[in-house]
Amino acid sequence: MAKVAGGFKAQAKLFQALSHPVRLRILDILAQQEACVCHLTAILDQRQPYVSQQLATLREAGLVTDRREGTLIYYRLADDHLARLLQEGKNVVQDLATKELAFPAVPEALENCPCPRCQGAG
Amino acid sequence: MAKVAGGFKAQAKLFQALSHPVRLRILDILAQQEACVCHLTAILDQRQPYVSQQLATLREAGLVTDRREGTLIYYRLADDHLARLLQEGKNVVQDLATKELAFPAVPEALENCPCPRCQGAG
DNA sequence: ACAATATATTCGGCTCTATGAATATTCAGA
DNA sequence: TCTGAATATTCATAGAGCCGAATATATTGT
Repeated sequence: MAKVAGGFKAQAKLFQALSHPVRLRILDILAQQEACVCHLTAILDQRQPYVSQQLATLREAGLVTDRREGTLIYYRLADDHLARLLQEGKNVVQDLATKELAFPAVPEALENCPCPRCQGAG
Repeated sequence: MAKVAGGFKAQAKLFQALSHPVRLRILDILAQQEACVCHLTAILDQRQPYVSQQLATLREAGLVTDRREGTLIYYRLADDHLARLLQEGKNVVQDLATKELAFPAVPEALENCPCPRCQGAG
């Protein structure tokens, strides 16, 4: 008794991986552009190991994939539906909120990020 | 340092409320039809206090609203976007899974549910 | 007022998650 | 091979969530 169908368990794990503000911010950035760890670290203004921890969680959940280029590692969303899911999440949250909520835009280039995109070496 | 915008925190709380298989099953049922606690208890084959606990979590997250009719209490989804969010969740999960996942249909009437819909008293 | 039914809440232990700190790995260049 | 830079992992602890058990509340009928 009290069995729960596999689909709901998988869905629960998905939402579990999404139930963290920093991870959501990371996915929000990746929904707009592929980004390396140093880039994410700079945008989020967090310690690098902390960002890597959150990326590991997302990777293990299958939500992001990574690609190495020299010493940099670029992350991107693993699934096309994911961006739509995140957008619907924003919609629901805005519906339920009484006041307008902030979802800051992704900055173009960052001084404190060493990747070529930010340092204009490409 | 390390500030996180309010929108992402709210979104994280939303996904947190969704990160549980039983709660997802409840919402899946409510996405198709309003249902009383006894009905949900019968479908889920769980103890009633347990179901009420999960409903309380959903209520506090603002995802469901309730309506009393005599001694029965009917629950429904609080937001229209929510059903779409759940559907996108299913899509993502199916994408990521290697095998087909099960999302059981909602039964019509239940013998072991005392509500008028199941006992045909309406 | 009492009993019965439907639903909600509280409490406690156990497990899981979050995150700071420290350390390890991988790669490029000299 | 050594060094430095970028990234990943491990560990420990505090805090949050899960859920069984017991109990409380609300409504209806007698």
